[in-house]
Amino acid sequence: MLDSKIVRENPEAVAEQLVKKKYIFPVARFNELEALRREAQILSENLQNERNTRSKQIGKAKASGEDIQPLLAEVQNLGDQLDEAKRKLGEIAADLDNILLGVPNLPDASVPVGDSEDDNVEVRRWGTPRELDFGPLDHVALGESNGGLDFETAAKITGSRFALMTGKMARMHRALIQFMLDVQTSEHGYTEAYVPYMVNEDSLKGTGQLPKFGEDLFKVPFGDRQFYLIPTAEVPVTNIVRDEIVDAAQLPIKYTAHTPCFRSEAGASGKDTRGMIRQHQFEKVEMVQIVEPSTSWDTLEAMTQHAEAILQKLNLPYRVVALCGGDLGFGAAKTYDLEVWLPGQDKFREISSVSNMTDFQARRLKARWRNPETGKPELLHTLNGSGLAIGRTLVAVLENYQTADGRIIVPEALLPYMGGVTEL
RNA sequence: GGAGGGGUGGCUGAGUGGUCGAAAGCACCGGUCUUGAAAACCGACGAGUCGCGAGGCUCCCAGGGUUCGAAUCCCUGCCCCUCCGCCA
Repeated sequence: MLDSKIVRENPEAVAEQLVKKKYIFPVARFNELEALRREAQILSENLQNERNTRSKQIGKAKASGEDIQPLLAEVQNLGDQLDEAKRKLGEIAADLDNILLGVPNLPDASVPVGDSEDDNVEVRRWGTPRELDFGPLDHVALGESNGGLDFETAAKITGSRFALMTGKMARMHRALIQFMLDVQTSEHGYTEAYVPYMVNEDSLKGTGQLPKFGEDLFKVPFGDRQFYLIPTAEVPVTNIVRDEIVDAAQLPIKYTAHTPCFRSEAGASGKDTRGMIRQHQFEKVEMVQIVEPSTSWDTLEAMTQHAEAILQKLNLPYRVVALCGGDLGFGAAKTYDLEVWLPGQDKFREISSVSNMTDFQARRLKARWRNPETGKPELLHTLNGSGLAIGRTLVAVLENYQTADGRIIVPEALLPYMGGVTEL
């Protein structure tokens, strides 16, 4: 959520910045509602003030043994007037809230202009794709010939967009998780977290998935309530600081967590239907940092490098791109994507996304720190990034480490986790 | 699943339906003292929001209700604790 004060003071400027993000902010509607709100709020608060004053008078009169009947008569209609004023204000406030909850974060000035992923800007490249003197297979074909990766059986068990892994394949999948967690905790200073895989509505509102993107989530009815399967560990981990005022000495807070992620992929029918690129259920090692605002931009760069470190250790060629405004997520002020080279597809594919959400989530979460300089609670900045997506990393390993005769060589960095297995 | 007890400021913890946004303690902050620190003492000290301002409004888990007036009474929900039962 944006700062309503800033929006109120200069709605045109806000609207202009949001153009970059392909979002049309309803300035006229907002101004109109804002004027109504102001009027209704002043009326309502004046009535409340009057009620409070009168009630105190009655209290005093009663204490000194006076007759309070005349006083009671005076306040007779006040209650109804107040109810009506509050009802009106509530309606207007709800409308305003609806608008504000649906407004995306403002993009940073450094975010490239553009409509789609085609307009993203490459920042740097690392590694050189291997020269494969044979026609490289994609991971689906490799999984089939090699065994261990089976989409058909998964479809029988559940449906499309699920995967079944067995044997060495499953082991390497697990090895990737362990490897990534170890790197992030022991080399980059993150604290490992185990979190719930189902969350409540408040948590999803806090990180911005609700109210706008409910159709992307799997819902789990529970009694007369509803839980949701997490679409990313960002949700439970970032919500650790919801409604908290953290001590300056505790910052930065750095968590990494491995979780499954569940996405309905509602808007993606027909996209990436082959293989493990886009699944309803996938594993991810996530990094989350909660920082004081002045450091969040440096943190974004550092976290991007924390994700890059994984690819470098696995010796997988990749590039870093800065997302353009049109491709930027709802809550992000700026995002770097890591795209890994996939020989089987002959292109770079997204494998990690690292974002600075600035105070956008913090405002929704009421996540604050006590600034020693002011002594006041102030909003934190939140960042998150994949470090990395496991399924897609497995795909990258399969395709980059394949041999002419269809074997997969286990990357050196994974050997300690493979229990003696050196190839698939 | 059954029976009880609770949810109050950063933390602990008082609170009779009426100057209670809330005692007290701790922590934090400022000061005195000190070469410096500690201790002691003094002072300040919840959050949000509206208003140009004076100042107002809201918040004692959440949502309803009773009342002129609710932290306090009633209902519902959520969460925590204790005991019993069941259980990976």
